Amino acid sequence: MTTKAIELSDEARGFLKAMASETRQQIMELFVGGVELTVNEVAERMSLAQSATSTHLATLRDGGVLTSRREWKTVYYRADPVRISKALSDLQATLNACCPPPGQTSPACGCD
Amino acid sequence: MTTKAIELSDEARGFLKAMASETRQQIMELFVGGVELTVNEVAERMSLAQSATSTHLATLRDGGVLTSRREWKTVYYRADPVRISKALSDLQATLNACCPPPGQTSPACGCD
DNA sequence: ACATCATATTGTGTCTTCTGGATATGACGA
DNA sequence: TCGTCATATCCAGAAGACACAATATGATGT
Repeated sequence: MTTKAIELSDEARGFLKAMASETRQQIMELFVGGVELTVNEVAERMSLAQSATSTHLATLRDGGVLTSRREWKTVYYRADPVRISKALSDLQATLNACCPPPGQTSPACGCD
Repeated sequence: MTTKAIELSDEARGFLKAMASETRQQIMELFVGGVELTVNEVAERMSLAQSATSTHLATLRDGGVLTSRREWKTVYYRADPVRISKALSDLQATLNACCPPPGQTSPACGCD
């Protein structure tokens, strides 16, 4: 292929946008270990209103960082390892094409 | 040690914040291949005002994505592979601790 | 000292995002 | 059907980000 992965993939863009907020970064820390949490649990631990929490979780889901599972009334959110890995490797691939770390030569661009 | 790298490093945080803007993502694409660019060059190619460009480049530098080199009057910006790699691997380490991809078992958390 | 060039900073208006209160949806239990 | 529970959506106001014009800084050349 002649074209390089110069532009960020949609996954990477969504990931960056979702993770850009400090509040959402803190929210993500609650999901460490694959824990499942409900909206209300996150709201309580973050001292956030239920509406704000719901919005943030939706943003993180849209950004590919969280998945949601509905069980009767309650919705359980948890981290989405597969899509996170995808976004991260896309990011890494693009940025490596942009500026390979020293010692690593990227044939895709004329960095050297 | 029992506690893990749960919180995002400052490098990772700065990186996310800097790269969250669509405009700055596009700016980064100009630096593909390790190219050095001045503020005015970036402003011209992005059709942005000089002041806005200067601010964006400063944000990217503060976020650890760009470095600047001053030569007489002009300042040359270029990608900073070392710090980018650092931020990315921090990100990856933290998120893997949070939610290891399937097939990869993280002893640090009880995800399974 | 003065004019010039490249960049940084300041000020202002605009637009988006964040947040909480109120309301709507959807599903259960009595 | 009515009341509740959990979540989502709508609607303000407050806070922050982004853009440009104008000005400041800092170094060079005459």
